[in-house]
Amino acid sequence: MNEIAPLRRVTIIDIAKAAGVSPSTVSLVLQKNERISAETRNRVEEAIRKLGYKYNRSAANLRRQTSQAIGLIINDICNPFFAEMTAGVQKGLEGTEFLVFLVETGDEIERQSRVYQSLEEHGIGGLIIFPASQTKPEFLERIAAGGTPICVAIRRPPDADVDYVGPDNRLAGRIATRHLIELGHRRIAFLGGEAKSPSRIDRVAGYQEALQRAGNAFDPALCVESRPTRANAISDLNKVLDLPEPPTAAIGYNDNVAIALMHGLRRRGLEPGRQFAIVGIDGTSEAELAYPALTTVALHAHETGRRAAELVLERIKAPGKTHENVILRPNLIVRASCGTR
Amino acid sequence: MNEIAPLRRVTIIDIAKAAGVSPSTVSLVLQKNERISAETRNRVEEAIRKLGYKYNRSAANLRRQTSQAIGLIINDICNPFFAEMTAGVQKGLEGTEFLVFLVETGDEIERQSRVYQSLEEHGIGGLIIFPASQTKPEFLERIAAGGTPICVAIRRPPDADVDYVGPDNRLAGRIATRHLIELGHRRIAFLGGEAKSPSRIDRVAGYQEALQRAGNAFDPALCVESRPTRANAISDLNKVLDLPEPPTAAIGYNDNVAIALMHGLRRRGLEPGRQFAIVGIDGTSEAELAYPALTTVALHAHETGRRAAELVLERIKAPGKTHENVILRPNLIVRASCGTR
DNA sequence: CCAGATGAGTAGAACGTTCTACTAATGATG
DNA sequence: CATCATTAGTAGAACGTTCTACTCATCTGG
Repeated sequence: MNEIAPLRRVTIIDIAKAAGVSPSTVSLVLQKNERISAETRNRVEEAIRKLGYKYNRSAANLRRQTSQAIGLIINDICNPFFAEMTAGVQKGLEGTEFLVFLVETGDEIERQSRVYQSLEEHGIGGLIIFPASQTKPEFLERIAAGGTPICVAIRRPPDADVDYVGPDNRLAGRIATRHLIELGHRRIAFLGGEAKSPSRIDRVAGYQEALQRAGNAFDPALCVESRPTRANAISDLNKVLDLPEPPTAAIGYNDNVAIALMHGLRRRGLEPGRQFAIVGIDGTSEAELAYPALTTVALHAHETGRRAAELVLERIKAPGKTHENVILRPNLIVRASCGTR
Repeated sequence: MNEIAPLRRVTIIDIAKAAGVSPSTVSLVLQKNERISAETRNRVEEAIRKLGYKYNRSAANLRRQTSQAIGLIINDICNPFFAEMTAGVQKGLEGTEFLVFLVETGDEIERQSRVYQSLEEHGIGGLIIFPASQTKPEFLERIAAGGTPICVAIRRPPDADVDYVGPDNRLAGRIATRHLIELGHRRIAFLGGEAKSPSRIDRVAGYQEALQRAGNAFDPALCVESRPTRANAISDLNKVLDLPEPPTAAIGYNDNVAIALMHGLRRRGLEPGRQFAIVGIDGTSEAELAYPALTTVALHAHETGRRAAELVLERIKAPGKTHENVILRPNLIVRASCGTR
């Protein structure tokens, strides 16, 4: 109640004095070392409570040459996929003493090195990174070589030897396509995403694969690339709808694109889910709010974050262990955007 | 290229040796102190580059009794409003050496004290907090009294004397209501949000105010409260639609509720934007993706974060300055959910 | 009764900075 | 030429922990 704010921070030494022991003993108590008798432990804990002691983790970190902070580098927190992944990271860290330093790159590589530098200065015990677009594998490997436990997420560096967790994009493409084929569609477009983006390459590969398996020819005219913005999605859609033989269904590169496609359809007087089928890829909760509710392939953003956190934690414990490669299996969430049958 | 990873971290002392100066001098160079001659400065900077020195901010923080980390306590990062606010905080911190420790409370008060404790242990130079539901003003005041620069966001503590930035909820309610009145609606519902939530109280007050100014009677039956979930929104809607004299328009407590209301309308065979008008409150980007695109009152989440960061930064510089109270003026974004006229 | 093992705790040097109070050298002033 | 400023840099004690290598007791077995 009426505690007086101490002028000087209360330290382990104050506790030691109050409890009549040495600072070393207090430290051992804090670490729950069992070498200390129950009696002394109680005395120390009593003093801790009484003096309102607060553990100074940065002093400990300095001494131990570690840090109980995890750096989390992502593209953009406003993107629901990354927001969910971030929540997953927090979940994976729950119950530990780790806290996350969140930084955004805006997918700019120079900004990425700046923020990484800043993380290093602040001191991090581990790093989870969604690498910005043109990130060189060496950048990631140098971090790992420098001794920082690192886990790369979502964007697989071509062959950097680091822990990784991400989705099976090819399978995601296949699942989306197969679903549409099973619904009876023959002309299926794949819209949005940049041609050079590895995840798009994989998704498109899966799309082609599913087409092929169904004995369905791949038509390059139905596969159009663009930066995944709303406006681009709509113009991509118009492109394929103006074809002599237009598609009856489309896969959006991601949920955002897919939702924009539904808007674009309506502008052309086509009702999504009735006259045209749309499926997205991502599976963030925004897909559920769309109208019609978006059928999508879930990439498990939350789980990705959770696993990434676990991998980093494991590597902090055992820096020498062999690198893990966690590929999350996507799965289809059927809602209303391909019709209800 | 072929740098050898140093076994021991390279410190200010190594630099001092390499440059033939004292550690103090190196420190002064790092701080850009002008007492050091250009010549020595160059020698030191040369050595820094050569040895690949990395500044250890936690050692500095320990010595200086500060921290260059800002704690950011929010409810849930997956909520687009908080995601945008978080991005705003990052924006406000840009160009400084501060990094943000992001933590979520899930709106649980015990979790809030746990994470705050953890932030304290890790060491923070300032705190931005969206207080969990039942937070007592004393909790916030105690933090401020403890010397931590704090800025409260969105949820105004009844009368805690701390920096604050948040929206004018009453005005938001008034704006939404006035818009509907101007469109000719007379029976307007206010749906969702918990009765005891201060922001709902204010929004409803604004709603009543606008009604009154228009000479329009307030009908308690049209104002229904519930936890702002999708399912609740829909059942709230059904409640008012089943009234003998049903409304022709509704204000959702927030965008999420409003979007759910549109789904609910369609289940009743009513087309939002044509047979019934909906307006939301929040103005996050998800409102734009909804169909029909949601007319909403923007509460400026990004700006809130940015201003909060600025306030904290200012208070770090001048701990004694008088507390600021920044109230952001909401504004209407007209889209399609109230019809296009 | 002694050697050694075990138990409970401590001294004190780190960790990498910063910062106050110094010093030594040079320059200006009367 | 003594005195005082100014300039450019330094010594060394902090900051709050941790952890290795001790020190005493007390216990155990032969």
